[in-house]
Amino acid sequence: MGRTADVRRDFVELWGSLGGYWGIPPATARVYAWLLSQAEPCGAEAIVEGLGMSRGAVSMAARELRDWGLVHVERVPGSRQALYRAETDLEVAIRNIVRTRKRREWDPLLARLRAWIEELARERGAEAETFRERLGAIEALVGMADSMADSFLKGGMVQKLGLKVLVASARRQGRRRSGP
Amino acid sequence: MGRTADVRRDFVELWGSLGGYWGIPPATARVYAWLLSQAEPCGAEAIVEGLGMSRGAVSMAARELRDWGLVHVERVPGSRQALYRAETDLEVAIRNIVRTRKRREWDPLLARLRAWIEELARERGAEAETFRERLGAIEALVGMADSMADSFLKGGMVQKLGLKVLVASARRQGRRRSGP
DNA sequence: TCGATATTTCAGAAAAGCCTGAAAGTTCGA
DNA sequence: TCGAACTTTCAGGCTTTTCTGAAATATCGA
Repeated sequence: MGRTADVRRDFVELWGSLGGYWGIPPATARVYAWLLSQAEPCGAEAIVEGLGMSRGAVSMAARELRDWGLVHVERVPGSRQALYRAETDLEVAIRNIVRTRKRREWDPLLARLRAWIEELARERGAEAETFRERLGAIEALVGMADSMADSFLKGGMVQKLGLKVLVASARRQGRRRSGP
Repeated sequence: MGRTADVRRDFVELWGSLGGYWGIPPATARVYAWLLSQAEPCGAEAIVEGLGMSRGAVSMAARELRDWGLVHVERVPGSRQALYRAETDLEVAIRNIVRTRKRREWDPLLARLRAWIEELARERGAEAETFRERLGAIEALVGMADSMADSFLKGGMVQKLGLKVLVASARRQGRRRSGP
């Protein structure tokens, strides 16, 4: 049991620091890692104690994770308490992350790129021409990423990438290793 | 000419703020955007004036961009000056970004995930079991991303994704739009 | 090797972003 | 509707990250 707690602590810490690479605040990533390590849904109080953070931070982290679709809130009948449960279907989790990032990053970028290209097309001179060509290449790339994301969000990409197969196979492997 | 400068300013600003989503400091992203907007390689002094940042910041941004393989430094014979040129082949740029992120993020994560899974496999109890299964699913996913990245780094992915075709087509489109 | 011209480094300032904690808001049973 | 239990909000403090500017270092021609 001590080892499980050790692994949990290390996992929470690493996951939290990795969040930085993905624009996710440390506390938010830590809460997600913590929930992933729990077999049962947890109340806010358990998270506060387990991670040593404030009540407010837990609430904000939970809200953000809900926005990302990575955590579900369950309300217990006969109580005012909310229980938080991590989304463990990674296919769903990734789909939600892709959707959110697409909306936050690519969609606005794409719109502005197109406007700028139009504007530069009206200019004369080698400088404007070169600049416009480069923006055009970026636009094409982002546009491609955008349609790949669309395709993935529709579920068409999953089979191509073999995601389901791999994840399922990992689950089997894990079960086998653990023994009876 | 005024419009070109306007577009440049807006592009630099947006690119700089978008950098945050990718773990790239604003000043670094701004320098890259600036260089993309210039037809010719630029000296440090031009960047300092164009972006209104300090000499030291330009030097640090240039170093980081070089690490990412996004900027090349050219030394002019008969002078001590360094000229900075943006990598405009997006295939190369993305390859470099993927390689760097893989090394910084996935490789360490994968190693630790495997160690944790081993450790949890020795534990008994439903809690450890569930936790281990979830880590196993994450490991499978990261492992898949890792091998996709490897495949992309070897160049095999480019055709599959049609990247080259799309980028080239965008260039043609851009040229057509601009007229003679 | 020297001096002139550039670049790089880095300690400290500035900015940005995150978390805390208390107050306000919400929900539920009675 | 009321009070208790719980959650959410947000201004302010704090940590982390980023930028500045001057000193140190490097490079080139002579």
